[in-house]
Amino acid sequence: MNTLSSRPVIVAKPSSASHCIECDARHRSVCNAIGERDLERLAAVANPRKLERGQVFIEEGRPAIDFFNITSGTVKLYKMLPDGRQQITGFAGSGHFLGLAVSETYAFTAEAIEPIELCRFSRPKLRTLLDDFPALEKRLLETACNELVAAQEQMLLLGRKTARERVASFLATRHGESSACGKLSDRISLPMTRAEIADYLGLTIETVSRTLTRFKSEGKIALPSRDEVELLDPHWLLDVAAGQDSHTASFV
Amino acid sequence: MNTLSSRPVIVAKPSSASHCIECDARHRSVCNAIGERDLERLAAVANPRKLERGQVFIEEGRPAIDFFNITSGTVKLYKMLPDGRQQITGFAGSGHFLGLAVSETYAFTAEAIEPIELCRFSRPKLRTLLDDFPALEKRLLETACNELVAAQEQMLLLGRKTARERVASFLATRHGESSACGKLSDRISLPMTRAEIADYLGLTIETVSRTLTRFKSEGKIALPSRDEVELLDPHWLLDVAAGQDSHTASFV
DNA sequence: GGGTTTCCTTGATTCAAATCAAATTGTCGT
DNA sequence: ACGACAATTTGATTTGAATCAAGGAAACCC
Repeated sequence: MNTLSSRPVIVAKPSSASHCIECDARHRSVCNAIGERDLERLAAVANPRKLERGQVFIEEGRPAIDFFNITSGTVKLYKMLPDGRQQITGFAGSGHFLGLAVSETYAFTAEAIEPIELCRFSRPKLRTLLDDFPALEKRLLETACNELVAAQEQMLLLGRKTARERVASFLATRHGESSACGKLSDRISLPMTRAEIADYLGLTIETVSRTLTRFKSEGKIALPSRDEVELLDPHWLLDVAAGQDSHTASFV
Repeated sequence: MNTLSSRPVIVAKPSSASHCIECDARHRSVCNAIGERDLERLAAVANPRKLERGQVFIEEGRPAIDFFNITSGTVKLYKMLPDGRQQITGFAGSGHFLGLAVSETYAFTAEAIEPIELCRFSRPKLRTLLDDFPALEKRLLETACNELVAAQEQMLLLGRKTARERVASFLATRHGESSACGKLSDRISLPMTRAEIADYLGLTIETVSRTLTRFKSEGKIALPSRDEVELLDPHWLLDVAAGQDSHTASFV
């Protein structure tokens, strides 16, 4: 739980016009609201960095002074209760924009779950950028709406789905997202640990593990390695995720 | 579960410049982004209506063609699973803006839980309005961010809090919101049924009822009527809501 | 104003997932 | 290749909330 201040981060190559042009994340990020001609302006205020697993760059309750755009790797966003109970509210990958807050303080903590790269924007500089590129603000509103829809879906999961349905939903969503990003494979990667999956789904490590094992023994998935899952029956998984299981273990 | 089409709604007084000026909800709604001089323009595209308890005006999965602004009363927003399990993702009161969606279809259902008044905006008309009043778009982004923060808080509740903590959080939040709206009383009103509270907190009716009874027998609240709660110890309630209960029933 | 319906409360019992407790596997540094 | 540690799986037991099952209290409607 080391913050930026407690451990110096490795700063990537100094700000240059090229890093925005070459940025892997640009095509799926809000940055694509800015035309190629103006990328220099974006690059001038973007502050690229690299972080390792475990590094915290947004901390719940701290003053919200910076905004971030993940350009590679995955981070987890979470909230905690004083006794240590944790709820991961989402995972954010390449292209994701973070830190948007009306309030003066961050509402959640953000931590790298694998080595990542990100761009930092200071509040006043982003403000200027938003004023100069109204399209950027529209894109931000769009992404906020999409996140709201995802949050509602997650509330349904946390409030009303069984452990089985939660794990199926998780796999199905991961599958959907990765295939939206081009990969048409039925093999999905899980950069997060079982503990992180559990904290995301409102379950315990044991329940997540048992449920995956169960899916495997039912022949619905394969677990070739710790961080990979192969979906042997994606359609069945979608049904379970939607709460339409032909009852826990059907008698076919 | 009657939709707008299935039962005709009572249309309020015809669109006139005055209804926006006199609107109770204006000071807390996104509409306050529009100056008093331009209210006529707003009134021209706003379509006021009255709805009764139980009427659905946004339905999950249906084409997202309209936007709504609640001007009086309370609505519930929910998602459902095919077998009838329901998760209420939020309650929206006067001033709340609804229906914002990037997608072509609504992601949730909205239903009046008491007689309400609202303003309807068609998608193209709202688009024009947004283009003419950039401040409106900024306000929408702000409210979306606030809702995102609330959604994350609710995920923490649904994923990690006990029944006791959930009910305490619900009462504490209601109290906080009503006092933000002026009322400094420790008496809060609950326009929703126990079933709706349960569907909001991811619990059953029985658990909500038992928990409230328990708080009452512990001397922390009073239940003067079915839809009113008096907080006798607001500070204690906040502690329980935050997960810092001095253990379920302390031995004082 | 009496009967019906709906909502709420209370009690007994069950159950899904949590907790407690090892055993196993995988990873990393040396 | 070898320990040491961390992550995961698996098993036994407990438990908080769900479910099942009545009662009671408002609100609603002829």
